[in-house]
Amino acid sequence: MKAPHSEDDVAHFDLKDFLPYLLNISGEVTSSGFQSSYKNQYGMTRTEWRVLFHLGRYGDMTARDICTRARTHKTKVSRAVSALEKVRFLKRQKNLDDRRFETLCLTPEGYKAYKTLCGKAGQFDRALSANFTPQENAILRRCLRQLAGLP
Amino acid sequence: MKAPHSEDDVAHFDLKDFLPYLLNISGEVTSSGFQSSYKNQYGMTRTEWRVLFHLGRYGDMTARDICTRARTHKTKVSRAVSALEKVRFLKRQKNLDDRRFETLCLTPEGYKAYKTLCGKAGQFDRALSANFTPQENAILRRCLRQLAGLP
DNA sequence: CGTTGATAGTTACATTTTCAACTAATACCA
DNA sequence: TGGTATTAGTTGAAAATGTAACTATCAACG
Repeated sequence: MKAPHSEDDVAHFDLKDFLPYLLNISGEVTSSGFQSSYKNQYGMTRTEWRVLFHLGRYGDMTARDICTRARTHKTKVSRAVSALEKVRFLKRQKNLDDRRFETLCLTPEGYKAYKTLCGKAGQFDRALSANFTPQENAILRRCLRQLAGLP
Repeated sequence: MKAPHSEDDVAHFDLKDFLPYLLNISGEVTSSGFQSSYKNQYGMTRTEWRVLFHLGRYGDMTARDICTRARTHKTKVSRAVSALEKVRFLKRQKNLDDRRFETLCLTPEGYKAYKTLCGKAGQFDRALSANFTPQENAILRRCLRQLAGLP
């Protein structure tokens, strides 16, 4: 017979080793650091940034594709797409075979913004990675991808 | 002379290796998984959960201490404290030497909730950690703490 | 066909978070 | 002492997010 929570858990649990907590804080700290790049210059939100980078890096795709690849809810993506469309960073193109889909493609201005931010992102990531050895960097990223359920 | 963004960045940058992105997604995925524990049973938000766990694990402290330790903005903490006070999970105690401070302490009910959630958190973290070797787990946590700016 | 069910995406509403301005108390320092 | 700057914490309005219900389109199957 086991108690619903053992005293051991209370004695041994430590917040500073709890993965969801650590991931959230480190994610928040690093993302806020990078955020100024796109927020100040383009007034973009984090989700808009994600959509822009998916299209810039991986080419045209539907909103649903972005949802799946970025593990992001469709309402967030839907609003980000509308916002990016309003500032003419992307265009929608209805699929004629199946008109539920619309393919999203960056405009030249959208792609230009992507390129600019790409440089900043690369710089930012190199600075973060400089804290760790190549082996640590590899393990870190592999673990994170697995936790996120990414390929 | 260097261009503001080199073509190399555009060619080589990959979203799925970008740390802020990976941290955010993995943080969101794992936290959403654990969230049901405290949300369903106690109707707590993520920030309220954090405050509860700081007090439960590390003992009485001020809101400012929680802000510093959890790298969380004071307005978030302030509102979480009010909410936890309303359901009588904690009490405030004005410091008489410096009356700007108030020390926060869990009530017996608050501590009971902490103990219950502690068990679930321990279980949840063990399940996540089971995906990795002890060495990977150690490296992962050390890297995350450093990125988060935690001791 | 026509009904049922699934899927892509949007919208309305509630909750949360952010940002800036605010109060109250203390520290600093001439 | 008195004025200015800091610090702890709160609050209101705006922005972002989450949840659920919605439209529109297509698929499957009688």
